[in-house]
Amino acid sequence: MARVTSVDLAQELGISQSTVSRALSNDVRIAVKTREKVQHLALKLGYTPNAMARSLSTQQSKLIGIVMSEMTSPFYPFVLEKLTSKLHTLGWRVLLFSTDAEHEVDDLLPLVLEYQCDGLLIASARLSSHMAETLSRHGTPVVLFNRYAADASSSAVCCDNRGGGRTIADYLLGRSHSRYAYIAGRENTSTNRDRESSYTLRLEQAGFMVQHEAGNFTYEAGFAAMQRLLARSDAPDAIFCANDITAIGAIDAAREAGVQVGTDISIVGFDDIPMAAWGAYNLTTIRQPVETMIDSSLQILLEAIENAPLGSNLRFIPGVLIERGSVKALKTRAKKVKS
Amino acid sequence: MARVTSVDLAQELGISQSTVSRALSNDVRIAVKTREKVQHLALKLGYTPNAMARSLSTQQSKLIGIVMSEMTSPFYPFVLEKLTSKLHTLGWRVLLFSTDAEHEVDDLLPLVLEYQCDGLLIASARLSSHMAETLSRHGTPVVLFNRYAADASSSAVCCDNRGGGRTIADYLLGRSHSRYAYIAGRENTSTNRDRESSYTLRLEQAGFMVQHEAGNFTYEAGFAAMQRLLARSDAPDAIFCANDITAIGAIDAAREAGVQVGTDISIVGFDDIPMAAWGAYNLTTIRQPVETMIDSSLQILLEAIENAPLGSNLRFIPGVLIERGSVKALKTRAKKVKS
DNA sequence: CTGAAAGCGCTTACAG
DNA sequence: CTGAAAGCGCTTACAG
Repeated sequence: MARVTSVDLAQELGISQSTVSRALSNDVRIAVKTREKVQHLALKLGYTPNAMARSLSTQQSKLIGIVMSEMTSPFYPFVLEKLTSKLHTLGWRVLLFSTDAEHEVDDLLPLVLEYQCDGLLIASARLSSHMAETLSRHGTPVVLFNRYAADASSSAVCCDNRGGGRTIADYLLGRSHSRYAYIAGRENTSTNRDRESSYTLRLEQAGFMVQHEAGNFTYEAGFAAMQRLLARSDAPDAIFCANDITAIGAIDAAREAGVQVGTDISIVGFDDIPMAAWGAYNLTTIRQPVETMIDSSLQILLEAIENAPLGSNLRFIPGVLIERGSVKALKTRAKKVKS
Repeated sequence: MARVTSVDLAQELGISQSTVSRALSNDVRIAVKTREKVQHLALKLGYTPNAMARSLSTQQSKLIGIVMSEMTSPFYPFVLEKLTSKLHTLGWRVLLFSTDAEHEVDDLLPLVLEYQCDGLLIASARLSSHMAETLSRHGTPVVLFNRYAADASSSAVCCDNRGGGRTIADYLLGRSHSRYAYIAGRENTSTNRDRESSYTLRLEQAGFMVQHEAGNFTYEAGFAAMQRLLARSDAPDAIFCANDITAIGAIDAAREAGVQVGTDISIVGFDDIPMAAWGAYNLTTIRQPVETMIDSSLQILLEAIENAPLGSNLRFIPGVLIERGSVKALKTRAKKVKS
C-alpha cells in the first residue's frame, strides 16, 4: 500500500539512494551490474518515481497547461486529442483547463502557475495583457492557438483567416452572385474579425456591398441568422458563414424555408469539420490546416521552453478551399472577375 | 524572474517561514494582523504557492487523471468539458491522457502514477484487470465512465444501455415494422453489447429475427452498413444504430439511395448528440443522462478518495427516449404489442 | 563508479 | 500565537 520509494530500493540493495537514482535515470556513469540490479528490483517491486519530487528538485514539471474553451464545438476536440497525444510521445503531460469562451483566462492562470507548468497553450480563449505579463515574469512561455493578442505580445499560430476570407470572396465572385452576406461568429474574436474584414473588403473592391448578420459560431445562431436573411426583401444569394457549424445551421434554415442550397443560394463555411462532408450538407468550406497548426504551436512552445524567452512569434498558416456542393455551379457565361 | 517563495516572504517580513505558511493556509490559529501582513505582501509580490512542494509534503496532489479516447466523437467532448469544470470548482486539477479506443490504457498508467493522481477517471477505454490491481495496490481509486469491467472489480457508471435497447425495441414494435436490424458499434465494448443484446432479445421474444451489421461507432461505418442492408432482398424497415453518429451515416446512405427515412424506413440512434436534433436528421434516439452520469462518477470517485477504498460501485442510469422524425408514425390500426 | 549531503518549497507535529 | 526542525522523494554537485 505504501508506495515504494528510491530509499526502499536502496535499503533492500544495501546501496545509497543516490546510486539508485542514477541507475534509474539511466544516463550517468554507473556500473552496468549496479544498474541492472536496481532496475530489476524496481520492476519487481513496482517502483514508480514520484514526479512531484522530481519536479521540485529539477525545477521543471514536464507539464504543459492547455486552456481550452468551446471544447464542445467539433473543431477543438480534434485539436485537443492531437495535442495531448503528441505531447505524450514527446514526454510531456498535459494539465487541462477549460473555460467558457466569453471570459478571459485570468482566473485560471494562478492555478496553472501553482502547478509549475513549463509552458502554456491557450486555444480559443483570450489572454489579458496583464496576464501575459505575469506569465513572462514567471518565465512561462505561452502560445495562443487560433487567435492572437491585439498587441502581438504573445506567440500565436492561426489559420490565415484573412487569406481564407479573400479566397472565398473570389470564389463566390467567380460564380456571379448578386447579393452577398456574412453570418458572423463572436464579434470579439480575431478569427471572426479577420474572416469578415477580408471577405468584405474584397467584395467591396469588386463593387458589392455585404450584409452582416450577427452570430456566435453555433448551429442555432446560424439557423436564426439565415431566417433573418431570408426574410429580407433583398435576401442574399451568397453567404459566407464564420464557421462550419454556423453554415450548417444556415443550410437547415434555408432548406426549411424551401430554398435549394447550391442552386438558389450559395453557402460557404470555414473549418472543414467532419460534418461538412456529411451527405446532408456537402458544404464547401476552407479547410483549416490543423495538423500543421498543431505542429507549429508545439514547435514554438517547446522551443521557447528550451531556449528561454525569445520574443513573440506569429504564424499564419494558409487553409485550403474544399469545393463541395453548397455553392452554385460555375456558369459558362459567368461575368468576368478580376482578382 | 525567480519565483517568489514562502521563504522570501518570511525574510521580507522578518518572521518564520512556518508562520507564513500558516498565514497563507488560512485556517490555523494565527494573529489576524500577521495573517493580513503576510497576505498583503504575498499579493504585492505575486506569490504563487508551489503545488509540487505542497503535494510532496501533504501526500496528495489534488490531481485527477482523466483517460479518454474517441475525444473526437461528439459525445465525449461534452463530458470532458463538464468533468473538468466541475472538478475545477471543487478544487481539483485534471491531468489529461488520451489513448486510442482500441487499446487498453495499460501503458498510460505508469504516467498517471508518477504524477500521484489522487484518483482516476477512465472514459471509453479499457482497463486490464492487472492494471486495476496495480491501482488498488497504490490506493488510487478509479471509476470507469460509460463502460464497466467484465469482472466488476472497478467502480463504473454507465447509461442503462440494456434498458435503452429494450425501450427502442418496444417503441419500434409499437409501430409495426416487419424486418428489424441492428448496426453495431465496436464489438468489444460493453456499451455495444448491452444495447444490442437487450434489443435483440426483446424482438426475438416478440417473434422477430434481427439482422446484424458490423460497425464501429462512426459515420462512415453507419453509412456503409446501411448500404449493405439496403442491398439485401429482405432489407429491414426498422434499424437501431449503436449510436447517433452511426445512425446519421445510415440516414445519409438511405437518402442517397432514395429511401425516405421516417416513412419508408425507421432509424433510431443512441446518445442524443447535438447533431441528432439538426434539421437534416431529426433523429429519434435515446438521450444519455450525461449530467447525472458525470455527477455520479464524480461523487463515487471523490468519495473513494476521501474514505479510502470501499469496494466497487456500479451505477446504471436510465436514458430517455427522444421522439423525433426518423421513425414511421404510429398507425392507428397498429398491431397490439405486449411489453 | 559510489556515497554523503544539500536543496527544491512546502506542511505540520512539537515546544514554548 | 510563533519558531525551529523534520520530512515529503527526488536530483545533483562535491568528494573520494
